[in-house]
Amino acid sequence: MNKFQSVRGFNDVLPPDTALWQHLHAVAARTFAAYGYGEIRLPLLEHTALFARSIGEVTDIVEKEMFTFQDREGDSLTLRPEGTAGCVRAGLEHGLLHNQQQRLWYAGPMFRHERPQAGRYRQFHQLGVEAYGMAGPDIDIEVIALSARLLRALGIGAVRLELNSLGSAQARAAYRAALVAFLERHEASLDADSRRRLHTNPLRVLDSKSLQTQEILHEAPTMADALDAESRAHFDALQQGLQDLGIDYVLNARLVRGLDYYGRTVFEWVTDQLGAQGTVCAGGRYDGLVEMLGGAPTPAVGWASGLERLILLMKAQGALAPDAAPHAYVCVLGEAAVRQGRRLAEQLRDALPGLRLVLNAGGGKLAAQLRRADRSGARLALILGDAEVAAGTIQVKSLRSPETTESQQQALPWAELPQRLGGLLDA
RNA sequence: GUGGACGUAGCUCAGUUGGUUAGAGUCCCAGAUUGUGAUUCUGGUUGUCGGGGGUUCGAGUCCCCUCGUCCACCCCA
Repeated sequence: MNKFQSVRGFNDVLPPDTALWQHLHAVAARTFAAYGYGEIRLPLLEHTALFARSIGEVTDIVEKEMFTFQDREGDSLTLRPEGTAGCVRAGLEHGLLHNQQQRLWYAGPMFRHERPQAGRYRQFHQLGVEAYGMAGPDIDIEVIALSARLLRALGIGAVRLELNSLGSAQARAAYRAALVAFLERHEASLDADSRRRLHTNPLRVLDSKSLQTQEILHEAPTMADALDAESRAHFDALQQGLQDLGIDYVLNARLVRGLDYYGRTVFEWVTDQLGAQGTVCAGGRYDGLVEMLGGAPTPAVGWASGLERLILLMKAQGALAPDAAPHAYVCVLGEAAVRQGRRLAEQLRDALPGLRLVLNAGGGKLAAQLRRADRSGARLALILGDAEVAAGTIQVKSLRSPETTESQQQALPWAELPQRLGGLLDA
């Protein structure tokens, strides 16, 4: 075993998988562009107070999951546990949110000190969108439609959209009080976690997994009944819009987000193919956050998606990345062929942008080189020996089929190589 | 943070109530094949048995600690 190992929960991504990650990023960038969202790149490190203020002082993330440390000047800094806080901070800092609309997206690593599990790591990656300055339900519909299109473009199925409205801040406060009053009457029968949350984050009791607690909750006041008229209308219009677009959803009155800044619309894309970590994309409206961080009151909606979970789902559902195997593999035999092959390979790469060409290195007999060529996934082997160098030709041999014989091999003058290989690029 | 399962070759795994020098398959390398990939055959490389400590004449095997992975809780994307 290695003397050194990676930090717990911080993972490497290796070549077969990196192709899938690149595919994911490419599809996402295309999808965001299709809705006019611009990419924003944000630092990984922020002042600790930003997260404490925006996510909520008493949330689990802030209380026990952040990578927080003091820098050399004694400032308390934190590796970002999510993207929204930094996005709002940057928007305010650069005047992006000053009385205007913005459509932004970001992608990158986030950090939370949780116990690792499949689909949950200490460094994980999210991509997300944030839309600012639009108060109506049409932008909620847009970001959800965008998420639906992204999942579809990635070939991901078997996910369901769950939807809820948390209402206005006032309505939520009133509901919260009613819920606490109800739960206190049943406090003795609640599970231990729910009793603790009753006084810290009572809305989270709603999605407790304790059967007994769920039993009690049947009688509890519901958020839907507590919705204020304006939020009700907003929520109705949102549902109408989703129906117009043919986006299926299920209402989930128990859906509560773990970050304090959400209000009104909240939603999650959920799968049951990833065990306990089934949320693949989640978000909602956070109209109060910009003001809380010192800006003018600014409506905002957004969501974030966990890339590791998307990758896991894509693999589980047999999604394939575009073929990244080389088009051709150059076998070289002898000193003169090695030198000539090197020159030819560079010339071909000049002539054919997009060509994936591997040049054999480290020697080996022809049989060994052909075996490497075959394992590389290349479609053609280009064989160059002293005889070919003298004649100014190269042997072109088809790979990837055991019954191929020498008859499917031809000598080609060097000058005709670009044309021959060019045919592979189109296919 | 809590509870549980598991860590033996690059990969998948076997290894008896504790007993010689730790195995198989695969992969990789070489040869049979004079310059042509599959299959087959032959030979070869690969391990601090996750790490540390203890019990014992003797530990991959038993005990303790520790690190890691996975599952559930918790949390969340």
